[in-house]
Amino acid sequence: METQKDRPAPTGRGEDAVAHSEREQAVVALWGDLTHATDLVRARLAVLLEAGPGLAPEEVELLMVLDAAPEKRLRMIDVSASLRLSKSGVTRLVDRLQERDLVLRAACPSDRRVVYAGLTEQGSAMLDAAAPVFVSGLMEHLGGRLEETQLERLRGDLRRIVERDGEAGADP
Amino acid sequence: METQKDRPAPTGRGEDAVAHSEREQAVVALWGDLTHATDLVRARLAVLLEAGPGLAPEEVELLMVLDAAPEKRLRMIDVSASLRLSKSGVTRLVDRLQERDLVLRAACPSDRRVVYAGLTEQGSAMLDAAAPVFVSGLMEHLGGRLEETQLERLRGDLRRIVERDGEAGADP
DNA sequence: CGAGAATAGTTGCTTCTGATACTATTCTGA
DNA sequence: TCAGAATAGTATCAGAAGCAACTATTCTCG
Repeated sequence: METQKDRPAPTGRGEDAVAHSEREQAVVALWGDLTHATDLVRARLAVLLEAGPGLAPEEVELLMVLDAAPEKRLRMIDVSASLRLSKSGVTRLVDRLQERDLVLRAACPSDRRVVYAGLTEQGSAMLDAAAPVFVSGLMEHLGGRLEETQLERLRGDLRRIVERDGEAGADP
Repeated sequence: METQKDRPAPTGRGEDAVAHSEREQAVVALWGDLTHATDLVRARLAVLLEAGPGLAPEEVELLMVLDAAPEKRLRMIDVSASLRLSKSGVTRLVDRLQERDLVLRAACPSDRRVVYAGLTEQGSAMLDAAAPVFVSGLMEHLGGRLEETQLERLRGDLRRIVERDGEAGADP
């Protein structure tokens, strides 16, 4: 349980070699909390989704983005952007779900470079089973004790962090 | 450059047809923002640390927790808890840095099951070089535009998420 | 038009991770 | 005391990720 990475005990001497100003210390601590929370929630989701629908979180997220897309399908490259996964990562993620007939690949007539990843009937059914687990897992472990206002505030702060940075290619 | 007749229009991250109540939608969106922010900052840190000190973020974090520890050393199992990495993950992380003489292993006299991971001179020097990069990277990409109060609020909210969940074994 | 840049996807390769199994200690309590 | 549970660490193995290289297509503009 979080041995000590907090509080290097600022007893006068500031030669910590690591955290300098108070603000810097706070930001480092914030980073720790951010990753800790994310890791923890993701781990909880993984367990729930594995036990129930037998899917990994990213797999459910793929089904979710496809389901939300215009014609229940997205170009591979857009999946890549949505899930923030490299192009090759998407190729293999889709491979895996395609083998289970949850997702299909389809050619794009107007641009033959493009491959669509689309939701199958079974994928849709699987999503119906998985989404409640996913959502209730989030309610349980993430949204649980947060007030409505805290929640919105938190979102706002996080979006600010994201938006201040432009873009970056995961796979140039 | 627009011959768009067939541009599926990249979806940001669809959470629709899946999330039910408004609160649930908000929580799912929060999860998206949380992972997005974390992914983005981690990627930025990775680039900076790779370019400069030639270390990965977890490697710097290892050096940091060791530096902050009582005698600049920690039991492997405590490293595991601090970095939230599996036991085997820690074994190999320490292996890697030990090969570069940044970290050493030491036996514990009073409990022969225990192995300490400790900071070497070189590890300490490396940390002196890496910590500023790490910290300024965080200031730049994470703490940048956050007000002091926002920052503390954010930390509080994140800690609340973490603390409401008891324990979990990363490696049973 | 047509050469070269840009875009979309896949594949090969390397690296890192967790789960599991195994060894070696230490602790527990009948 | 001593058998069995618990704890610490490592080794092996399979899974998943990213990068770089490659193919195929489309776009740009000279």
